[in-house]
Amino acid sequence: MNLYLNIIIYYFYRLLKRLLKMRQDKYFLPTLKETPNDAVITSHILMLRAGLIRQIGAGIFSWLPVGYRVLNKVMNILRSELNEIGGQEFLLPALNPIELWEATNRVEAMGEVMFHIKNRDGLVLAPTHEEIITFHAKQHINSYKDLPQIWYQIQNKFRNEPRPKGGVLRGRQFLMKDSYSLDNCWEGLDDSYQKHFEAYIAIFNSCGIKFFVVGASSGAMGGKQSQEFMVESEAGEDTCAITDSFSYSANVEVATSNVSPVGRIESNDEIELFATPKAKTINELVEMHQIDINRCAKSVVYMIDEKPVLILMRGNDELNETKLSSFFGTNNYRPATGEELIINTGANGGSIGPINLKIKIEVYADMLLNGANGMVSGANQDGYHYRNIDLGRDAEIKEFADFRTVIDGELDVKTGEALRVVKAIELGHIFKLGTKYSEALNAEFLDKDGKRQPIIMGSYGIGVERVIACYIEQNNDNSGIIWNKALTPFDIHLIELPAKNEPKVKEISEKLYAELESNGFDVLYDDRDERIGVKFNDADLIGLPFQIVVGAKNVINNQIEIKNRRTGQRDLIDIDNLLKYINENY
RNA sequence: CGGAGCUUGGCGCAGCCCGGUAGCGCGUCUGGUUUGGGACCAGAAGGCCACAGGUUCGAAUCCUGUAGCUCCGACCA
Repeated sequence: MNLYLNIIIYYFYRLLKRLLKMRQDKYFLPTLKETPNDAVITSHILMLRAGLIRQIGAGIFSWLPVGYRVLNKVMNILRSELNEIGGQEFLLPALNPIELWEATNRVEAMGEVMFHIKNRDGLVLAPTHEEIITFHAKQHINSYKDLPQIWYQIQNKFRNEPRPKGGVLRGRQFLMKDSYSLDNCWEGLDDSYQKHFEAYIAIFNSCGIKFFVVGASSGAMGGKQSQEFMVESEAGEDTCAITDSFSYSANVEVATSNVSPVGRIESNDEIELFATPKAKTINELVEMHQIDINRCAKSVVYMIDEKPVLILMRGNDELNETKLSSFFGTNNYRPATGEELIINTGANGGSIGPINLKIKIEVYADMLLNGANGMVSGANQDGYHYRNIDLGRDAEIKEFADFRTVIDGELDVKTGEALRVVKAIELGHIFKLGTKYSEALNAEFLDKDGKRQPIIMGSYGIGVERVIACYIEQNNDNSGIIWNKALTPFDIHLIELPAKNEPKVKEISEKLYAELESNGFDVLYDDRDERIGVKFNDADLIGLPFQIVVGAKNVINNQIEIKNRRTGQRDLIDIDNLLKYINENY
């Protein structure tokens, strides 16, 4: 009997303690009436104003209690979906021995991005965790029977970004959910990759974020396949080409569109030199000499691994450096300097072309120019151009490839839908790594035939803070944030209006607070001694799904008002119907 | 790393050009009046004007340097 009593007292005490906690009078929730001077983008402004975060330095943030509650919600969604695909959660150290990074050559590859510890040689702050994961795999994965594995963690990453921006969108310290798949065959990798693909879709859907997936350039990470989960936003740093139905979506780094090749014209006259003394740009050339812009080929000289290469493009097209980089398989590229132009071609910018080059440098051309004739291009002699060029006949083109950047309004190759070129925030990235790290660190297993094989790996990341920033970018109005059930820091904002002459207001508020909490709702109870304007504006700014307003006007009729933050709708209901109402409408 | 701007009580800003050791709004504290959409009255606390050096009788203000922050660009597994 005594025991039961103790248990009852214990739970009562626990509930009481909990009820004391989320009273706004003492809850640390500093809201700002004015827009902080440093914030530019909506999500950053609202996160500061609604008391989610505070900035410590460029790209360094503290998460305040309300913000941390949201962060925890996101992390729990991540955990739940990753556990669903068999993920096992780790916590790996941010402090890493540099040897591991030297083994994979990434000290150099990361360069300035990696933080180095100054007063302790040999330690760095990890910007990602492929090395550590591979280290553990090497230690303990010995047999094909140990595979597959999916290992993940949610942990702080450190990157010395040259330019942090957009608040939490690009930080120097940030939370990342990073997972890694370990497989004993390539089909296994495909499977692990697909599992992550589906988990990511489930995660972003659960969070209520509108997103799209693009194929991405695998860059210098040495992988096979890679996709990015993107959110359209003016604050984004990536540029993507998408159709409205998302039937097509790609990073402009790889995007293509339905543009007809330049093709051939009937007359096929001999190549002819002509003077163009004042035409320095394609537009001037077109204007001064009445040339069809589609018949102009512009030449761009790049130094690829310090070797000059001439790229021929349609006059009005723009070269895409990422396509260039992946075509040549190097990150070491740059436009040639003015001096290098003269040395290699014999002319200054504006008069360069594929024919009559001073030094025989390699010439590549965009696919659209394949087979074209009747073209105009620089003559590698200042102030002169050639006309009637037949690229097949007159120029030596080593290879035709896709080098151009797609333009807003062009059509999708497959569906013919119009492409929009939009800015986007990268929320997640999934990546088939292959064996780059397992080979470098000798993480091998014995296959069925007893042969040593490198583990086949994938890596998968989600920027946790970005999830919140993206959500807010998509869910706000002039008054503040609009939370959904999945991410909201509290379910209900219980607002007790000032009422000196009506003790029932306080009484009912307390009663509802206890009742809602004991029914499993997280309640933020605004028991502050503030004017209603302050309370309502703060509530809208913080943006919990429901505001329950307890005021003298209505409690005397045993009623309260409920405001739906998203729709703005207010309902007057009987106090006794509150739980029913919430359960039906939440 | 290139370009632009900023740094003055907790927050948002004025003062700087034309030197004379700081002011406004919000917030905070005390008392009072108010209370269904950021109240009002009275009083108060709080700043060596980013830092260092220089010019000057005297510097928030002029000059030089440094740092931090923001934006644009470059960069971004």
